[in-house]
Amino acid sequence: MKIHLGYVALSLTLEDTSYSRTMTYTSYKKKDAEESNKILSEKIKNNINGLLEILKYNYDNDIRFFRLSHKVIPLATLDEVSFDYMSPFINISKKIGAFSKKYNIRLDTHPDQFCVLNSINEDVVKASFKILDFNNNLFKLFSIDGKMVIHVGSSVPNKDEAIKRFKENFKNLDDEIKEKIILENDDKTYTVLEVLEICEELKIPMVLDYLHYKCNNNSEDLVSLLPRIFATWDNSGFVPKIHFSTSKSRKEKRSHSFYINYKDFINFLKKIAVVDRDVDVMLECKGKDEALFRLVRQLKFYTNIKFIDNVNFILDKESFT
DNA sequence: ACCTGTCAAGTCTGG
DNA sequence: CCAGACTTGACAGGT
Repeated sequence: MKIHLGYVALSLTLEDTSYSRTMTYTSYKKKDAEESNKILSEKIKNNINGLLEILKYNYDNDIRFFRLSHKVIPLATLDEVSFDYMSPFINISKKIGAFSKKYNIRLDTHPDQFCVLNSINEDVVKASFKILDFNNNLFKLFSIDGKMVIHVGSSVPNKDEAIKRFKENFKNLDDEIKEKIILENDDKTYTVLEVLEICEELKIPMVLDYLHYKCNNNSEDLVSLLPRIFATWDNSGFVPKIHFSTSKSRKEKRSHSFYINYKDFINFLKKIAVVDRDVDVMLECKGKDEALFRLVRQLKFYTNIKFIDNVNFILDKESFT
């Protein structure tokens, strides 16, 4: 089975090539709309060019899997700010899609905590629709074929009712958006099995988050659930995606550490190796690409894993002998 | 040049 | 019922 490694949002190596230079609403308000829009537009252009730089850097290092930060376009989902974030940027944005298509780079997004599709507050649900619409527009703008990861969300007043709300609201989304949503188990509320059952019913691919599984489970046996989790990706056109991270410390279990603990990672690989199937693994840690490269060095030193290139590898029977 | 509080937004817990 | 935690990178404003 082939494993591709990816990382999240920004490169520590290219520290000056940020593509998430933002503009706060507070500063937007301080000037008149015309001037603010001009500043905003400049930032967006710089961000899109910066994003292309990072994708090139990733490709140069054999990294073919990356999470886009939605901060590439600031203020896009705020009702108080209205501007066309698509057509002025189409020309430079097309390069993103052309590049990732040419080199087979997988790009995903992850709407943040404010996207709560099953909130009891109708305004929050409305805002969540807008956030999902924006993420869909990002894919369109860059002409890339990607997915957006979200969580089930709220558990008010109890999980049963909250899951019911999730399903109802999901059904009201545009088909185009439904096809792009993938669902992840979280670290406090919804466990692997609970998310899996929703995914199976609604035919949504499931993202397994390994650290969240360790923080939040009902003693579910992960290995026995893996075939079902991976099966949710059948017919999606993508290989299953997994999030992997390491706790910062025993006390701060849910916080991400700077580096990946390679022993944890090897244990995890042994678990997923049981299901012989290609997987893309996204590393979530503060060390970003630096942590990815360090993990690769450790895998090369401590295992017999066969690397296809600088970063990606084949997992088989001989990997750990 | 560097440091600290703030940022548009939600949910949950605990006092 | 409300304040604070959660969590995150970058801005904004002060020294």
